[in-house]
This record gives sequence, structure tokens and C-alpha cells, in this order.
Amino acid sequence: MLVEQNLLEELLLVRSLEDLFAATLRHVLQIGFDNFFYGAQIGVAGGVGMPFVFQGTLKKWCSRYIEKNYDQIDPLVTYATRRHVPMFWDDRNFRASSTELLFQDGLAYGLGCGLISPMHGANFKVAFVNLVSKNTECKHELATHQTLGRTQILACYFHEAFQKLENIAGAEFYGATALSNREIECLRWSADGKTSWEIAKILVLSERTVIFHLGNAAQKLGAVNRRQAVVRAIALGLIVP
Amino acid sequence: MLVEQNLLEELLLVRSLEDLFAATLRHVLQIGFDNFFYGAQIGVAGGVGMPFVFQGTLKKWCSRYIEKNYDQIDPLVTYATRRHVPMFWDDRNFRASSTELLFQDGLAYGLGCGLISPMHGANFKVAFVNLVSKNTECKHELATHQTLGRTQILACYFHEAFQKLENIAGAEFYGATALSNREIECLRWSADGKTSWEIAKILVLSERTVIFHLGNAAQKLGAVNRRQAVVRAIALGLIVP
DNA sequence: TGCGCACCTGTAAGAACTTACGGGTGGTTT
DNA sequence: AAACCACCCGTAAGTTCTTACAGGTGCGCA
Repeated sequence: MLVEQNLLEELLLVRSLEDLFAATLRHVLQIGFDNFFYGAQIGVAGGVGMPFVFQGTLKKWCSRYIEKNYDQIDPLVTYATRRHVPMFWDDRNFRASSTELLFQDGLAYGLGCGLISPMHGANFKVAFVNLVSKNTECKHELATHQTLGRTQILACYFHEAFQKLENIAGAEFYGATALSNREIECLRWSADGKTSWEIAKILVLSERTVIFHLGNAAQKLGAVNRRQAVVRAIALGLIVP
Repeated sequence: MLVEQNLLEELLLVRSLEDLFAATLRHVLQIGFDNFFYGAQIGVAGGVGMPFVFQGTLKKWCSRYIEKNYDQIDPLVTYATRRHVPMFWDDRNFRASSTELLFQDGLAYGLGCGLISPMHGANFKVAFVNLVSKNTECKHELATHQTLGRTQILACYFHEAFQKLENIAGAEFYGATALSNREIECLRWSADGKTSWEIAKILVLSERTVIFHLGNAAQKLGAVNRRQAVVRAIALGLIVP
């Protein structure tokens, strides 16, 4: 990195989640919010299997959020999946009858309004950093151009730092780290529509060996067949579509 | 959107690419750079087929960049694919012998140094907004915390606005818009590893009909088989892994 | 009314994939 | 030295997919 002094670089250097949250919280407080949360859903075939990640500086709310599966109805999650730009939110975003309770519940924990920054990435169905305030109305000074910029950049650094620490590359969930080079190589060509015979020619192997590798890969990924194995490898970021 | 006054919202309201580039350039100049470029590669199986998008405020450089296929060797493209945080760059990022010429070539067009903001999204292999300066050394006042934030937020809005205008959802490239509901529905289940017979049971159809729909989908997507069709549908964002 | 299209269904042969068994070398770790 | 693993290869039967042929209904639009 060629930037001389960037306060946020420190986020990429922390060695533990605790330090990361503590360091980020300092910035959040400076910006003018009270707490923040990070949510992430790794894309997996069928939409099930990979748990929704939800962590923040209010552990109790995180527990409750996960316990209640709020991610499935949270309008902020929906927003983050579709958009790339940050948004200030308050009770008006929870007008739908199905989400009113969610807001009331959050309010009891100190979530009155906030600023959400969506993040994206190849293997993320959705990710976001959500700065929250106890007040139910955003103070005017928060809703400035500069706040948006500072928050967005903070979100980027946090997202990257969190991934580094939690190796969220999706790895390990399906024993994915155990995939060998050959297996990934075969998956790549298979994703491109190549048959076992074709891959064998390309990699100068016997067709049997290709079938062997792809079979092992599917097993490691918990896939029922080659197609699902390829989809999961993509969802986990092991191969690039 | 609940933000009261956000100067960048205007970017989402422009009706043409010309207006978008003009409006964005005003911000870029304010920040302290001279020009900017937007690059995007939509993920497609095999990495071929979908052209690399490269547009900016220096048309001549864009033409040259595309003509020379610079995206395939550009270290900034590589950086953007892997990272989520912005980076200041200059000649030091082009030290490798294979990229020295690229830098020298760019310098002749006024690309001395810059600030690149990577962007990501489900169906994007990579995207970035690159602010450039004619100077070969970044002026000290540019490399500030505030510049980073302002640039990053600008990049977010530009990315979203560009997608809106160019409906980069990947649609249409493979005649994807022509995919019928049933075809997409079948693709979704197929991506989940389901066989034709299983999908038939799920959707209450005959197995033959499922095969028919998936065959049509593959043909429309230009895929050689079902596996590739599923991968392309994912890459184009037609289905979510 | 005719045309196009989404949607639905059938048969049959051959190609590709899956599963289940077997075998081997070479390198690293304990 | 033994254990483990990445990597390599084989046969055989059964399942699934692909291709190529065929046909039908119903809806919207010119």
C-alpha cells in the first residue's frame, strides 16, 4: 500500500476480532454513532447451510437477532443485497407490519436509527456494516456528505479485515480448504461445461482420474452431484465463474 | 431514501451516460484529480465472451486500453479483484517488466498517478472506479482520510448509476432476458443438484418438460450442457447461488 | 384470424455421469 | 517405519443427461 498515513490501515493489522471491533468502534463513536453491527451471508446453493454472520458491539442484540432469524425479514438486509450505496434508516424503514416488531425489539436494545453501508463480493450474497444510534431520529449533523464517505470507507476496511480474520472465504465450511489443486482445477474446467474426457485431454490425464478428482471434490463439498459441486465451489469463491 | 440532502443522489437520477460522466467528473475535479475511469468485468464461465467494460473521461485512452487488452495485464485490475479497499497508485505499481510499458503508455495520455476504488457485486468478477492525476506523484493533500472517503462513496454511487443505465445485470448478452420463468425456475433447482426427475416432482411436471425447459435455457445461454448453463445463469445474476 | 410464444408431453438411442469395487507411486509428517 | 495424503489409473453396472424426432393447448397481439 502506497498511502502514507491512513488511520484505517490499522484495521487490517489487528490480530483478533476483539481488537477489530474495538478499533472500529472508536471510529464509529467519532463519526457520531453509538454502536455498529456487521452482517454477512455467504451464498450457497439452496440458500441454506451457511449460517448468517451477525456480529457487533451489542452482544445481546446479536444473540437475539440470530436466535429470532431476523435476517430473513430485516428490510435492511434486503436493501443491502440489492443496492451498493449507503442509506440512513429509522423507524420509517420498518413500517411493514411484518417488520414493526423487529424495530420495536431493536429499539429496546438501543437501535433507534442508523446508517447502513452495503458491501459485496464474489462469494457474498450480502454483507453490510450498520452504524446505529440510540436516538430514534438522526441528528442533523450526522446526515452529511462527509459522514457518508467516512462510514463507507470504514465499512470497506472492516469488511476486508473481518474476512481476513474469519477467513470467510467460505473456506472450511464444507471442508473446502481440503480441496486439492487438481480437484479445483478439474472443477474449473467442469464449470466451463467440459466433459470428463475433455478435461482429461486438457490436463493430460486419463478420463478415470478426472472422474476421480471430481468425485472427491463433490464429496468434500457435500454435493450430491457434479453440478452442485461446481455451484458450491463458485458460491464459496473457490473458483471464479 | 431517507437522507435529506445528498449531492451524490443526483448520480442516480441522470438519464444518460454522458450526463453521468459529466456529473461524476465535477466531483472528481473537486477532489483534486483530473480524470477518472470505470472498469468492469462481468463473470462468465471461461472468462471469455463478456467484454471488459472500460470507460472514462479520456476516450482516446479507453480505446487504446481496450484495443491493447490492457485489462489482462493491468496490475490495478488484479488489485481490484482481490481487495475491497481503495489504494493510491503510481509508477511503483508498474515495476514488473510486463507492465512497465502499460504505465509509460498511460503516462503519455495523462495517467501519472491515481486512486483506485474496487467495487464488487454478485455477478461482477471485478469493477473499479479509478481517479487519475497527470502528475507522476500524488500531491500530499490528496492522500488524506477525507479524500479516501469521498472517493469511495463517489465510486459506490457511480457503480450503481452505471449499472442502472447500462443494465449491466449481464442481461441480454446471451439473450438472457429471453429466459422464461419456467426456464429460470428449472435452472434454480438444477443448480441445487436436483435431477430432471426430481425437478419434475417439485414443480409437478413431467420429466420430459423439465428436460425441455433446461434444454431451451442452455440453448439461449449458449451453453454446451446443463452444467455450463447453470454456471452462466449464476454469472449473469439470473439465479442466486 | 393468423402468428408467435410460453408452456406442456412423448419415444428412442447414445453420450456422459455416478457409484462401487480394485490397484499403484511419491512426498510429508509423526 | 508407519500413516497420511495428493496424485494417478482401471472395470462394470446403473442412472442421468443429451439429442433428435414428434406432437399438443392457451394466451396476447396485429
